[in-house]
Amino acid sequence: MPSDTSQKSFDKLPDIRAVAGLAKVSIATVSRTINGSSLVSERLKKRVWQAIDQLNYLPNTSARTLVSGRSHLMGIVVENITNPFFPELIQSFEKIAVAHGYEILIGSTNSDPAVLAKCARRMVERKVDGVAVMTFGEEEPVLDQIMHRGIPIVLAEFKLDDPNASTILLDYSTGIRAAVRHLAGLGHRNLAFLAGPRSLHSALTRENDFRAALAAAGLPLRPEWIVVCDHTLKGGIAGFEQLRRLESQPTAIVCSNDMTAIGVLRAAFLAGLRVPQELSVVGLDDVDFAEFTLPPLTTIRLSRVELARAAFEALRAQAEKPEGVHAQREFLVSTSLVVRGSTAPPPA
Amino acid sequence: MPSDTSQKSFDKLPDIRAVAGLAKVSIATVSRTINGSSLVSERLKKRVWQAIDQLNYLPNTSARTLVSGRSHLMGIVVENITNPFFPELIQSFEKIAVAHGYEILIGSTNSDPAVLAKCARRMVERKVDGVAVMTFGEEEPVLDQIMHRGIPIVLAEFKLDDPNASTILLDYSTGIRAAVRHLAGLGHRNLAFLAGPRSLHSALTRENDFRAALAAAGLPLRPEWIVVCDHTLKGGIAGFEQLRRLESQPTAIVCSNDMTAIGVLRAAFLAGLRVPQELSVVGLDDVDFAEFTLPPLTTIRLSRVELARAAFEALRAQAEKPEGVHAQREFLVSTSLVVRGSTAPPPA
DNA sequence: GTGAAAGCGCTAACAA
DNA sequence: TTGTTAGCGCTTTCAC
Repeated sequence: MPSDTSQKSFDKLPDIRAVAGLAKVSIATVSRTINGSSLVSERLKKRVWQAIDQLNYLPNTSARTLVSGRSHLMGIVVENITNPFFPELIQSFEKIAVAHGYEILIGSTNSDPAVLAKCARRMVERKVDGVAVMTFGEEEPVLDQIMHRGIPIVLAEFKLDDPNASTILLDYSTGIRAAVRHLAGLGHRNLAFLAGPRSLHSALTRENDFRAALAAAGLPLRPEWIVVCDHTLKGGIAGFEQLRRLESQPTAIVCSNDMTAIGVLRAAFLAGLRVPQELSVVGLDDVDFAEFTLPPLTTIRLSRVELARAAFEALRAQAEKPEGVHAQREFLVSTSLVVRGSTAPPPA
Repeated sequence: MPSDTSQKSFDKLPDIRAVAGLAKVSIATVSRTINGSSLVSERLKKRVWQAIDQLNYLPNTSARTLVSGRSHLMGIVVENITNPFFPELIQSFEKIAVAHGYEILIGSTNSDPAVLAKCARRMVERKVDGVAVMTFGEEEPVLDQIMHRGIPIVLAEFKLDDPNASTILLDYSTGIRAAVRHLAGLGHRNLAFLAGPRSLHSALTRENDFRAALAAAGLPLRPEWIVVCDHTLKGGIAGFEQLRRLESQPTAIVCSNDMTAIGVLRAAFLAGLRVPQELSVVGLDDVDFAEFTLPPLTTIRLSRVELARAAFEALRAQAEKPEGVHAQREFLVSTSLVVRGSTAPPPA
């Protein structure tokens, strides 16, 4: 028997040529078939798929990317892995990407510009079809590196004046107002706010939205009840303690994120203050384990799924748009209140 | 001015040829310089780097992969994203990979063989340099697809008889014995165990190790105190309730994983049973938020960092070993007890 | 509809 | 040490 058409040749993985040979067509036809081109007759299509199955052929992505310029890879850059919000965001992004035939490349910056630069570099080298920059206000000129190469980009809470940059706006206001209304409805009139770092754009927005919500609800604002924390558990504990040293005490605390709220839960527990009977606590994010705290955390949900979806869609719209079209867009992701067990009427 | 050597040509991204041209060397010299080959004189090296900087050149990974066969991509396949253990494992794996100049490709199977098959396919198409299969006992023949193509593979708790498959053994026993000893030292004699699904290899091992630890500590084993759950929060709640219906009650519950333990914490709270004063609870995994529960969970730590490191090292050892060397190995990842607030002496 | 052939950007074998 | 050159496996004109 001649040594050519055996389906399990041991010295080489099957390539497009092997498939073409077995199916007795040209490699162009194989390529067309794989890529769903309509200009292949049913007869040949069938032969080709048969050969592909028989040889257990898988196309080589590198070769495809090299010639087509499209990698079917989407990058996502986040900041602080310590905050569970980000892993959750990545998971969502990955799931959506895979469902659309893409893979993802992850970059974590740890707020270090040098690391961000390396991330950007890796993304460009791998020829990603788009990059979602989810660092919430720590964007750097490094991003030029990406945009100058014509790679679509999507930012959270940050507008870039570039034809292939899109933006996702986050509507914290809706959720924060709902929280304040919820608390007011419960009978609270004395609300404190544990803010995030002032350097973070999103933190500042949340704080301002809280002030506005307070005003809208006709509730008084005590300057000393706004405490700047750092979005960490420890920060929440520190913020709580700072609040406790004050003469007059709030009956409810709204936090700029869930980690802070969890810190408050912890500190209140240690201080012998019962939540929600003696103190109501509200978080923001609704990280997965917000429902696992004791009591389960009432919080303002910022859906990772929605955010990830918006980011991916923005990128895909740009990546798959015909040449020259400016698909730049703005997306809006909203927030909503999730009432659980950490809020209740204030003590009589 | 002639239109050639400007550093910002607008119609095309710089390629290796452009660099060679600017540096007045051959493309081979550029390639050698980038790849750190020692056979380039300092003089030329310098010129090349200068040109690279000037042009802002970044090598094209697809081309590199295509010709070298190495992608510098590592795959990691996990199962249930619902369990926080896995995102955490992925994070660790990613961090280690990036530190070594690799990127990662994520696959989540949701215990669906068809999805696993798709994952395997994607990994092969992208020409990953190795795959870590962290599904803990749900391995499938699909993996042959990967191994037959000569791609290194590493499994958790599962030995594969293949020259490029490595295994990571998990020593649950050490941690579980420590937990039982800890409880016994506190004065507990009546320990229950909320097991994981019997179909899961790791769950079975944990259960058996618990039985052995009990025997080693000279503690009695009541068959009805071993309750099969499913490694979820809800499962933990159900398991706790099943236990409560028994006539005689344990004073401590060891759980097959943290999610189960958190379910117990929740159920105990709702039942008005105080932890740890009236009931001690121990988890297993030490997921990140185990320290955020109230009370903070005493648990047996299975380090994601260590596991990820072992997996990555196994893969890298195989991928970078010279041709023909069998680098197949076994790694051992141990467990240890982390004492927090959910354990205390039993009620008098 | 189908096939032949020209590269995509790079590495590595071989020459010099 | 440095340069020349032949592909890596595929997509995509361009003919037929």
